[in-house]
Amino acid sequence: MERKRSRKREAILDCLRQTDVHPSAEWVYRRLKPRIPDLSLATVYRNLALFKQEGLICSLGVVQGLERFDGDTSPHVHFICTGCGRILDLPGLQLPAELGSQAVQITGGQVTGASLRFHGVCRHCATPSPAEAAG
Amino acid sequence: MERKRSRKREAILDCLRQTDVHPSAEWVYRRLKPRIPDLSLATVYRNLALFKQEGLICSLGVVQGLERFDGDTSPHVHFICTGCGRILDLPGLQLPAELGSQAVQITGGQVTGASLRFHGVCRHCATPSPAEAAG
DNA sequence: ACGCAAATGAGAATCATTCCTAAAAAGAGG
DNA sequence: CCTCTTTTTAGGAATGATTCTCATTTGCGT
Repeated sequence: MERKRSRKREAILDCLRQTDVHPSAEWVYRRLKPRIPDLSLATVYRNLALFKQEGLICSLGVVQGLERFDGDTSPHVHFICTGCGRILDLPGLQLPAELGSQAVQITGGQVTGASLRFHGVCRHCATPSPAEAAG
Repeated sequence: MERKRSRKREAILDCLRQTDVHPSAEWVYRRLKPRIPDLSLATVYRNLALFKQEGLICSLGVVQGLERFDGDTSPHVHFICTGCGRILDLPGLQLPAELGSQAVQITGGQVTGASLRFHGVCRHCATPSPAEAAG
């Protein structure tokens, strides 16, 4: 059961690590397709699932119907725009460690991670575009 | 565009408010079906979407392929078991208010809500069942 | 009771994701 | 470079949760 390093597999991981848009599988596929014409969407899905399982990336859950991924596995807070679905990093914000230990006590099980996210309308969606303002 | 109060619609909302399992649409359907034999799954989906939009309930996102809902809209923290998909409330835990105001500053947009969730393995899944232990 | 707007049932349609399988590529060894 | 074995992939079919459609029913003001 050794892992092989295929060109496509590495391209998918690199793609995720080189962007900050927290993309969906489809986004990764569309970005790589021009450079790798015989790439299959199934391969993207397959490898994203694999990376997630290995902890190389993490899933941010389903936003507007599409599962979104993050190549940055360090703990950080996200902001999710309910208008356009953009996901922004909120670096610098830190979750108090005591919350985690309290969670452990309450559940009596094992806590493996936490996720804090804010929802709202991003700058881009809050500002009406010229076209909309004119309409 | 008036809202009417149908028996089924109210049953769906009551169902959500009377349970703490943070159910999926299917779960609500199966629970109500015996009492309301001509209930349609589409009606459950339709009304859940409506309640969510009106702020009467909130969505906890997709867990193991199913969207999960919460009839308790007061802000509270959740624990999600990666084993069985159970969602538990962690009452008492409070998110520092300063985090929210920091988020507003960073994004420059409007923040309408926050969600904090812990992931892990619940007591039930952490303890092997007799059957599994014997196998 | 009457009439209209809103709500529903049942099944079809949608669409992201997963599965299947024959073919291609990667690595080990000579 | 060639062969052998194992892993990976393409691509299209299958899956399954959710949404849509539209004919029918229900709720409610008059």
